[in-house]
Amino acid sequence: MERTQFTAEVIRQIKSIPAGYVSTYGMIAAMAGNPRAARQVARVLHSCSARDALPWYRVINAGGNISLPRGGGYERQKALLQREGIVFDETDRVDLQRFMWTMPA
DNA sequence: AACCTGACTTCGG
DNA sequence: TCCGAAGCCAGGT
Repeated sequence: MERTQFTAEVIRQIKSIPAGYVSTYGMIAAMAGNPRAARQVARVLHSCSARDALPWYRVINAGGNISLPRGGGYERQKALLQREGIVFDETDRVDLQRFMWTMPA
């Protein structure tokens, strides 16, 4: 697998998300240098999460929701996040204002 | 090299 | 606030 500088940076960013926080595909893409490549982040996630021991479950979409389908990993991801203290509201959404991780100054 | 695809995002109705 | 359509990009085929 070839890893572009972008991909390598995406991996680094994902690894930097601390427990108890989440980030979005778009945010990671932006931090990796390409705000438009959110979809690539998803690709990196499902292809390198195991190999690079990435905390894949800390990545959700811009709407504060888990992007995996019910029965297709959704429950697992939600459980992992709740285990770290992330709170889901009645519509299974996460309060990004409160849990989204942002690079420290 | 061209075409297809997706764990996304954004905008308009 | 919710739904659909269009845009965007790197990788895989």
